[in-house]
Amino acid sequence: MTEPPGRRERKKAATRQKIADTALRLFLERGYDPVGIRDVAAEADVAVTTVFSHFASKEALVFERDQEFEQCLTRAVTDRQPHEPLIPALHREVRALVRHCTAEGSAPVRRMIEGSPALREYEESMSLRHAQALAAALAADPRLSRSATACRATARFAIDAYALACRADDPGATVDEVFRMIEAAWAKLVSGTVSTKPIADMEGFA
Amino acid sequence: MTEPPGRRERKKAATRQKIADTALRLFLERGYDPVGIRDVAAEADVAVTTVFSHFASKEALVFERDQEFEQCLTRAVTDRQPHEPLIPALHREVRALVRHCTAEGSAPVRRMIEGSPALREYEESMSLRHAQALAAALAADPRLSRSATACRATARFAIDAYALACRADDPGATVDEVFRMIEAAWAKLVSGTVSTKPIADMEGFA
DNA sequence: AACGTAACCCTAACGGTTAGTGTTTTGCAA
DNA sequence: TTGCAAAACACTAACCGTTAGGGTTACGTT
Repeated sequence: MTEPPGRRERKKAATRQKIADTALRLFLERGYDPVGIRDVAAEADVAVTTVFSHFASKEALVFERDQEFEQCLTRAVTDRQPHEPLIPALHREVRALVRHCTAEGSAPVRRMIEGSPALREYEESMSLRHAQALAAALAADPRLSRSATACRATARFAIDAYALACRADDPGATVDEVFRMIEAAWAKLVSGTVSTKPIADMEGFA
Repeated sequence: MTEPPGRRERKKAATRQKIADTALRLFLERGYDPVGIRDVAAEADVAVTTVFSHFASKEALVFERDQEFEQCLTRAVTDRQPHEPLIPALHREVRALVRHCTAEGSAPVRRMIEGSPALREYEESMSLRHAQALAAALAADPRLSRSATACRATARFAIDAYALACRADDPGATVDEVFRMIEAAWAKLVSGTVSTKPIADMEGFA
């Protein structure tokens, strides 16, 4: 899966990584705003246009693992055990993602993000995409019979839990507390008032 | 409250309004991206720097009523009847705000927002601020005894309800459905299990 | 070996945003 | 009324992220 399929793609990946590493290093050394794209390109020894062929924007240089994050989240739903209820699986994955984000080495990066309005804004818009992807995964799961609205709301709530926990004093406790709320919200709609599909529901029969 | 307190402030407000009106008109006529700040300034007969002295960014020209929105939200919490429960009051206000946003004349504006990534991103970052203001209002209410985490989560959930409903096919039904979930989530924590700080300590939330 | 193309480079520009500086208008008091 | 400080505004020039245009190199394939 992560094997070298060819020199060209390996070189491309190497260039991308070099740019990302260089950018993060410069950002942490001198701050996000003071470092320009032209600085990053020069230090990584590539052209400015090359930077933008690998990353959609300056902010994207900081959130390099964006897609990975989204995949973790959706896979936690689609790849869970056949009869495992949704919320605990989601809870576990979000807890893991929060731990990863609040780990030892991540502190300076978080501080940098919180210190830059542009980065905070970008992170918010990423959250929206993640919530949409998660909502799609929920809506596509045949084991769940909730309305599209319930899926979208739950997806957003889960992302909220992640965002709140990343900034909280006690990330672990925050995730747990918010997911207790999400559990209640999700359970609320289990037996009716769903004006659409009346299909069976495996929830709680694990 | 909205009376003329002086000529200077009236003129300033007039300039601001003229800029906002001109901008919105041009955006709707020719589209958001094709119209530049220099176009807006020229058409409103002011200097570019004047535009930016009234509005923090090009996107802010579209969301002129930002602060009003936030005040409506927080006031729905702080100014509700002495013994009225929180969630119904919040529910009612969000429903009203959604109606306002999905009203007849607002359709072209919404279409414009959805059509521009920059505007969507900006709207998301506004949501973050609104959620923080609402969370602060919840945490400051002596009638509620929930943890800071519960307040922050509930605030985000309410904003989620608004955002989802604005884009939904049936805005009214969406608000009601999501608030049924929020009610359950809020009730869940009513009688204890608050392992951390009781009420105070909202530092860092302007 | 030869070809198509992906990755890369360079230059120049566009558009949002800001700094610096100067001018007019307004509110307030002497 | 007059004088003055501050606010509001104007103008120029620039900064910086981002993209278009047009070329060059190096890889994969045949």
